[in-house]
Amino acid sequence: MEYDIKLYSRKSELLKALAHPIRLCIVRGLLKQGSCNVTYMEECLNVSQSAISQHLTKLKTAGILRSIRTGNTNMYEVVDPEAIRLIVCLFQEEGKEIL
Amino acid sequence: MEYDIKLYSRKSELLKALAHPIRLCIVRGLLKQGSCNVTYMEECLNVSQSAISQHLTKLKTAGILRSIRTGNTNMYEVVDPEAIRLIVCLFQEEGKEIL
DNA sequence: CAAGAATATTAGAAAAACCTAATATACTAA
DNA sequence: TTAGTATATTAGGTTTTTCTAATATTCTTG
Repeated sequence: MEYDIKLYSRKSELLKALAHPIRLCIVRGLLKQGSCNVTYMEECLNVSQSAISQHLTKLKTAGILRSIRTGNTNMYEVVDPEAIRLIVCLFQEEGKEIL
Repeated sequence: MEYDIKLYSRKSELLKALAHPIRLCIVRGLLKQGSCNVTYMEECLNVSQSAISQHLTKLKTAGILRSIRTGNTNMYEVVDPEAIRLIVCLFQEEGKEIL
């Protein structure tokens, strides 16, 4: 049982960034619909604006999302292929379609 | 973006249980070698006995591991197929072997 | 039985995560 | 310029996580 601290820390950071129901829903939702702005998520998930924004910041800091500003609104999208793979894996149930 | 709280909470519980470098190492190590006792992990990972035991308890509570007592020692093994799938996915790098 | 080995449990401190409330920033439009 | 809209940031309280130190439990063996 080899303990490569760097490797396991890196991987667990990714898991930790995703390990929250709201963040999970955001990332999966973004994967399904490509991109999305903050207000939409806020209404959809029924979570306060500040909370959503903080979750988005956390996902962005982890390198999972990036944001593109167009005028007044900020669109987010998933950019980390490892996170995508993980989400797909996490939600693929035997015998059901992916995503 | 549909927020099925139960679904996302359940999935994020799984992620959270795995989202720690030591726990990740334990689970992956167990997958590689089938099963293992506590003292071995302790020496291998250079973590205190109590800490290891508490991580194991957390993994067991999450349904990821189970333990089998033989005499004085407790062998642990991975039993949750979803966790296995996830770990395999997390550590498969393009062009490298699985696990 | 007494001692030792393997493991679990508990208590408590320190750190991290998470939420709300308030405020700040940046852009748009009247 | 003034409001309004969309989003980010900050502060602070609460809860959760994680670790250490101490103790408890179970089994084995002399």
